[in-house]
Amino acid sequence: MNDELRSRHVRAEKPERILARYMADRGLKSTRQRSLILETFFNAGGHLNVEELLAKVREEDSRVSAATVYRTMKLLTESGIANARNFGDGQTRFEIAGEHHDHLICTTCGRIVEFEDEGIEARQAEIARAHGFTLANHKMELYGVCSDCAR
Amino acid sequence: MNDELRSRHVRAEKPERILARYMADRGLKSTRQRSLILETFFNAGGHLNVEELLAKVREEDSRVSAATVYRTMKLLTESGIANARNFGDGQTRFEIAGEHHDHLICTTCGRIVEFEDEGIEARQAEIARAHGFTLANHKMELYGVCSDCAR
DNA sequence: TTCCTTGCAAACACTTTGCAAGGCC
DNA sequence: GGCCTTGCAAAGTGTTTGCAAGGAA
Repeated sequence: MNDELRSRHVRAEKPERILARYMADRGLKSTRQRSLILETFFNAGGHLNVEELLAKVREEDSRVSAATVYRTMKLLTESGIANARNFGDGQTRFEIAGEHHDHLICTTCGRIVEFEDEGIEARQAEIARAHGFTLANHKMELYGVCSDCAR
Repeated sequence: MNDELRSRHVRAEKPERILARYMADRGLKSTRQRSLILETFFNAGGHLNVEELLAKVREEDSRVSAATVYRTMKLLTESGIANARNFGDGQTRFEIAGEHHDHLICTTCGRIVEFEDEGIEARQAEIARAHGFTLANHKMELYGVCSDCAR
């Protein structure tokens, strides 16, 4: 038994390999920019919008354009490596697929706390089944005021 | 005991009255357009984006502008009569506040099924409390393929 | 009569796309 | 070398805002 089996969501392959195969399958190419964006995204642990991701990417290579970040994140989303999310602020944020978790968001300071609850996930699956749906994924966000802001 | 107590979420006042008081409190005025938009929104049962709402409003008064619909929905949201939601399609949808429910969305045909689950709601409250949050509201969306599309 | 509201069009913010130059295989 | 990818700038979304004319109180 290897280490990867310990995580709740087993990741069979490294993202670089998933992306490489995805691209190879359709004649797409691996480039410096794409690798840099992928690496930057993972190093940050996801949860970035394009503006933030672009800023970090430009610390390494200041000539990368926003269009390339948009195009690359679209690629990562299509290949199943990232998920696009959007909270209410009009910007798309990306998270690492397979590390899905739900969010508790402070409406005062904007702090985001991540959590997972197996009980809820199980119930979601039941609900979907009861309505004849084959569940693919879900989003859950709880909005409230955190303890710091409540003072 | 009156009829209103039968619904799970008690609505203390009619939306028109809430809006009237909200506007009166800050010197805003009741207009033909605002009343029409409010009425159209409720008749449709919420779940509309601006484009759809505008189309319905224009069936009654073709001279109403999109800007007015945006401004009015902002008013309804601020006054607590409506909630803004956004699913992944880049457009804001509005729902009737107090009729909150969660959604099951077919990723193939776009069908939206509403549901409510007390078990999940209770668990959400516990999770928020465990993290020191005072929960105000939540969003939950389950994405999958409905039985019709699965065929 | 006083402000608030409206419709229009221009402005906006985020994202996508067309194109010519550059780069991977 | 062929074709994909890039950066740039322009075009597209959905939404917001400034302004002069119109309307509620």
